[in-house]
Amino acid sequence: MNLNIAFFGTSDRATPLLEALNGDPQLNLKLVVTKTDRKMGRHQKLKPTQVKEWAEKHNIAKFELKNQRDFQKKEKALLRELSKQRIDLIIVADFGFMVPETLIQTYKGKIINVHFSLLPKYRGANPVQAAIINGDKETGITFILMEEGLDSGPILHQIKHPLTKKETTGMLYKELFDLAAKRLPETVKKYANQELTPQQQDDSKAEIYYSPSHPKSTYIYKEDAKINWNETPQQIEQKIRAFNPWPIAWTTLEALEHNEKLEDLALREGVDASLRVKIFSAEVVEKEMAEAGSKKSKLIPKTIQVAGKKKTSWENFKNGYAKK
RNA sequence: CGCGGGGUGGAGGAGCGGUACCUCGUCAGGCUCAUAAUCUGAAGACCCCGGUUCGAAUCCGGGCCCCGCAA
Repeated sequence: MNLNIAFFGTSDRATPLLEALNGDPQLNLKLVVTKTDRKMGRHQKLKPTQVKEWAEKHNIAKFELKNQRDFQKKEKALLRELSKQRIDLIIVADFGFMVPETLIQTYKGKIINVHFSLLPKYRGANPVQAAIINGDKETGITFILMEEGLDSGPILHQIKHPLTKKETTGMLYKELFDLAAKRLPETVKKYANQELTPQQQDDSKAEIYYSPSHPKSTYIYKEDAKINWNETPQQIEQKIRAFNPWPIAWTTLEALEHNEKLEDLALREGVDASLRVKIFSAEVVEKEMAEAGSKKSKLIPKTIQVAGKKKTSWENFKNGYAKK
């Protein structure tokens, strides 16, 4: 058996998958489809995605897309390229684009989507974040066949992964990508040998986590990372982990002052209370209340960063900013 | 050259033309059965190079580094 494979992906964490595909003697990675270079970073420099860099380094043909509209426009060209390369199977992982209909239909049953949740739970673009935000005990990976609906295709293989309630999105993505890379080649080959029977998803159990700021979208937005102090310390802490490494949960200095959810803090005079503060990590602590013997949970930040300053610990931050 | 903020003792911050201050830490000593508690004392700093000035951490020019927005 010898299969020609195309990989659709944009995530910088996708290299383990590329390595796994490329390293299997029965699989020929022939084409990589990814995003065009983007203006990135502090000086708006044009930078290629890591998927593209990897493809160039390994001398594998690449096909670049600027945005969704560009994808529609180039769909025919891509179809030609796919047939020219005699692609048997397409692997899609953390792609960031909706695959156009014609392509899905043309390659029906030949597109495998690597999705980072236990489908039908958390369909959409933010499955990893959603599992952390909801404080789930486990999540995982699902290999599905792509069809028109949003992550709704039949399941080929599913792998569970326990959660420790400590992981950030960045850490969990890495773990899941590594896990996916380990299982991807054999899953692909088994499917090609018809050893796997696709199982329909139970649509009645489907869950989708929508962006609070954009209720029709499953992407994460910067606004979502603004801390809502009406939530419980646990919820806030889960979001802090979910929004790391991007966009990073944030609030303002004035929101920290005399905040019920935190230990009491008064800012020293002269500091600009409107400055933004990023909270990279925090923990929830149960505190005995003075009387009554009741307990109340408090959020204790651990690593924070005031706009324009360096990342620092909560203790150091208090030494500099709190009134004594 | 996308917009903006900043580099002050070991850490985090004030000061923004004229004796360098605060919180934490460190060291010595006191008080303690004892201490991460408390008291007294001490060491230790203005990123680099030029310029303006009687005088610069503070103003100007250049360099290196860090960060927020934006993606």
